[in-house]
Amino acid sequence: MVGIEEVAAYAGVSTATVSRALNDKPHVSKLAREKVIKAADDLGYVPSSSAYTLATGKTKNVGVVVPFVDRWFFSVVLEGLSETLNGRGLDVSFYSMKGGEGQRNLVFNELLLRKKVDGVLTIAVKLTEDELTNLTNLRKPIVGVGGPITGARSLGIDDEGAGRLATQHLLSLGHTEIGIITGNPATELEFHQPYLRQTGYKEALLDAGLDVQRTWFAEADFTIPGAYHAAKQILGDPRSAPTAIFCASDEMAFGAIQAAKDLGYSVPDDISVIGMDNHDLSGFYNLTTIDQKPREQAARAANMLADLFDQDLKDKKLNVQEFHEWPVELLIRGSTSRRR
Amino acid sequence: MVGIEEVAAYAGVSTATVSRALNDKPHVSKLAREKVIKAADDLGYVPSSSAYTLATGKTKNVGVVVPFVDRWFFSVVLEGLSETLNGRGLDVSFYSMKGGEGQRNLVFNELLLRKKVDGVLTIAVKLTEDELTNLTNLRKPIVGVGGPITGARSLGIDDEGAGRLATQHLLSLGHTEIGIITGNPATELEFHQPYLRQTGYKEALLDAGLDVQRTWFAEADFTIPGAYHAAKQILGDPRSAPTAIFCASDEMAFGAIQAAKDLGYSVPDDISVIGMDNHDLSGFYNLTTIDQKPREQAARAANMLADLFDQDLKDKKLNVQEFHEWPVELLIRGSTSRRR
DNA sequence: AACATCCTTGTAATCGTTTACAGTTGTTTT
DNA sequence: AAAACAACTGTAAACGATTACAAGGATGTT
Repeated sequence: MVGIEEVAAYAGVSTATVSRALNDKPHVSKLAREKVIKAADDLGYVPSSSAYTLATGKTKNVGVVVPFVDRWFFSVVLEGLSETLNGRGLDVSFYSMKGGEGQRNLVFNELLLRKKVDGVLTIAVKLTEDELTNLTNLRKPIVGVGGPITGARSLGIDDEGAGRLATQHLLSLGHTEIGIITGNPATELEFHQPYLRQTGYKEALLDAGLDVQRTWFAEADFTIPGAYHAAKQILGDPRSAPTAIFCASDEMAFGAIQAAKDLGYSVPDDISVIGMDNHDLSGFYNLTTIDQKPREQAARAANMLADLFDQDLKDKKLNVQEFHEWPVELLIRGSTSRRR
Repeated sequence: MVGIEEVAAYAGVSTATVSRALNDKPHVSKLAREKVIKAADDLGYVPSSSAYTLATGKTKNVGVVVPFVDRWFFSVVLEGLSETLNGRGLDVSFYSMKGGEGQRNLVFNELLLRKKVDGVLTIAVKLTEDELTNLTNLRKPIVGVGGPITGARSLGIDDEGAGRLATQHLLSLGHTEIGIITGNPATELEFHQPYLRQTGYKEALLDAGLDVQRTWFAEADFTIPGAYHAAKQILGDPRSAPTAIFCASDEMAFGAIQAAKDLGYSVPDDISVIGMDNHDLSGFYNLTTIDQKPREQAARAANMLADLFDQDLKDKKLNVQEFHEWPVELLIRGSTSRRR
């Protein structure tokens, strides 16, 4: 296996010059630089990243932590992070916590601490205090996407505001009996999205002088089937069925639309449905929704973290709490209409 | 930052003993081992993986290459790989080729060659000859999931057989006019699944003495909307509509079912639909399908690769072509029934 | 021509582990 | 009691880069 010594010998210079030439450092003559590049090329030299890391302390790796990846939002964000990071010369170490508490401990208390990453990006994960201090002690910057993180930089939308906006859209169409299908705050992720979106919904109703009815509440698990059953429950009783439903995710909205149709309702003529996410399929299903632009959020978060690497944080505090609110966009399609 | 020297000093032994004790190597007395473990614990020692890698040549990292991750099969396999690998003490470096040819080159000609991984797992990617030899020259074993790889170990189902099985199921129910919706062989992935599944379909029809009609062929892009339009095309003309459709993926089957319903057909009374994958949602949609157990495939592939690391491959050939066929299971649900 | 300055280059220490080898200690055999 | 052997332990040489420091060479100034 050819190392820096071989390149140096082949080019007729020292290893120091090789290193400088190959890393675009100054203090190398044009001639030497060319000789080195040719030598490296001829010999098919590939630097050893572990030696680089040992010498510099930088891994050029970032850990990306995901609760799971088989849901639209997460996979899109993961892809966005990966693309941006690769573009900036960084590799992605992928950690899923699908396995539950045990897996989570493994990831945070072992894998991430093994000095293999320069920093950590989390998607919709709320860090415990221990997890945060452990990483901070190792001088690893953290950036979160998908909601605020106490004690670190993060990025996300205003979930409460988004819930309010969705509800206000329905109100503006004349609906007064509005149901909501949201996640289960107890089990769902480790964030407060379900709760916050629901809070926004309630606020909008109260602001409009409406009473919040218990029967129009349903908790699902952010899946199509979950929302399908929840929607049937809400819409099934003709005496109390609302005329509009706000679903805390597009996938749940798909389930709700299906349920409405199966009950003989027409969407949007009888029932208006608004979702949240702008899922790849929501155009196809003609779903009114709120776009939170996960690809852009991911790019921004990745760049934020990469920028931290470039800065000199020697004396500054490493992980400061700092939430960057991402603007959302209401996307009116055909699943909502004026109340008949 | 505390290193092995500090631990050695604290425990009153040499660094060699610390290393041996912490890595469960023999030739360490019980007493010494205990002292070292306590010292490491007291000091919060975390070994430097780059130093480990430099000394041993092992990274304990595997690169996982995916064409994209926002499709069910890929995300499930990724999760399965990650879980198994983490369980065996290996980290996952994630590389997506979503960005197209440029990104692919970046991944295969730069990122993967940087000596950051001990081996590579690919999901439904067909390697070029160059990509394979480059990796083999660096002594990186490769295992592929989702179809055969020329020149390396791989794992997957018999796509042709699966296509035949699906079609035979429809034939056995008395259907003789059977359509197919498959991927576009030219653009779709870099595998032959669409082509192979279609071949199996044709064989089954010919074996049954039936003629293959051009009108019952449609190519979609493995998405719900794509299959929806394709199915409308096939089913739209009442003079020539088939009574059953085989879709090369469950997601396409969902689209086809939707199209059938929108055209006023009932599934399965008027039209039988069979898919392929056993998608998380196919139970909900009551879809007859073929399960290829991606989680299990992933676990097997990950273990195959990890086993290679444990073996001594010094003189043996590193990447040998070796396809492990994974059995499929026909899952009869409610979307297929006897021809009326 | 002597000197200062700047640019280029090389030498060698450094990063933090693993492990070959040699040395020490203690136990068993003769 | 000496010899042979086993089990443990330590010393120091890798691994392959980066980079502080020293040194050399070319150029310009006086």
